Amino acid sequence: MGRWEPNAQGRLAEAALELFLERGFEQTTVAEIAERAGLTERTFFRHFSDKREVLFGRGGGLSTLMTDAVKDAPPSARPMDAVAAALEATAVVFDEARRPFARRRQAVISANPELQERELVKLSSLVEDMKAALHLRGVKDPEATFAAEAGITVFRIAFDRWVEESEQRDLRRLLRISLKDLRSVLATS
Amino acid sequence: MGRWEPNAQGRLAEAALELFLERGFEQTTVAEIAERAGLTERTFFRHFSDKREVLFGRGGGLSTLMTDAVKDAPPSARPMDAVAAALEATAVVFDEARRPFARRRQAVISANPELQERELVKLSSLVEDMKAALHLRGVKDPEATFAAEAGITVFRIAFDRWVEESEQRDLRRLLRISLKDLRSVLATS
DNA sequence: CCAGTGATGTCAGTTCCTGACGTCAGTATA
DNA sequence: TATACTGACGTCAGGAACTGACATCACTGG
Repeated sequence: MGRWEPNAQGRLAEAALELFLERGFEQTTVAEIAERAGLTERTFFRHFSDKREVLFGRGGGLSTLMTDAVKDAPPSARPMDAVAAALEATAVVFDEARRPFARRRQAVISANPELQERELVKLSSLVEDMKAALHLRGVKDPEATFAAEAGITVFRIAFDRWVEESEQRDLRRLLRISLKDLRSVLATS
Repeated sequence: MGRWEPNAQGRLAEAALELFLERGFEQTTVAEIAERAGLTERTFFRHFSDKREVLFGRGGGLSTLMTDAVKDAPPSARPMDAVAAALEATAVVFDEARRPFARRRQAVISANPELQERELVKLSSLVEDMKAALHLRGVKDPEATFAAEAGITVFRIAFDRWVEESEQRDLRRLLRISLKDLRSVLATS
């Protein structure tokens, strides 16, 4: 047995989510989160750069998933095809089992503007990563920029629907529908 | 002559922009901004909800401009045509004379993640307003959502280019090019 | 002339976040 | 085995962003 209980970061994240659901984000102090996790406030800030970040720490994997899919798309694929592949790749992670957790998390975020702010930043950095992946395929700007932007827009809207829908609905399905909707709105008659 | 110097809010905004350019956003305290404007820290927070907001206070007009244009678009206009009209409407405000100010402001924002965060929020609320304006035209979701999202994406990218371009280039022109580019990326072969 | 209003000032307090430093089990190395 | 090193955590002090409560006092309407 080590000197401390294992998985400090996970305990902090779990304690935070619980408290945010119980009394709200602003009504929860970092000291309280740390206390519930059996740690101190200072240690919290060693694991998370700020109070909001405790809800977003796991977000890094999504970027890898998407950029890998872009990289692995066949050379013949046009930019938006590669982006579509990236979207499909995310659907693997967000399966039905994941939904309850996603729902709890989104409930906290939608209840607080500061957290929505941080979510926008995360999505924006997904755009940057996707753009970079497209550049590696030889796609130039502004094509890469718009393809990446369009892709993340589709992801965001499909994901929102996936989280809130009461009926069970595959994320992959929602992604395809959303991409089709976006294309349709932008189609020149 | 009034009891106080007039235009406290404007003095605070100007003092803030100056100081942010001189030493950076983080290296500037609210107390320093207030002092340069001849006021106190407490008064700063009466005019701006937080330190970042001092750079974004003037953003409200843009929303009105866009939503009015959506409202006034001919009934025959399809959703994306109404959005295009909204984009054109913004170009009136950002003329060549406005560019130096916009450039100073963007310089401060691009140098600081916290400020970029706030800018994303402002753009996101523009999306919401545009979406609402489209709903008033009878456009349903998800069409309204995607049209609004696409419109703000185009605005953001065209605006960025307008700010950074060295050559003089009309914002209206850049908006049209960007919309065309987005359409082209999303076109089904 | 006088009560009311509103923009500002003053003061005290909470919370977020940071830097400096101490502690101590586990681990590597001589 | 002795000794130094490392890494995760704790302790303490403090800066800066905000907030609530209350005071001030030129101006304004009656």
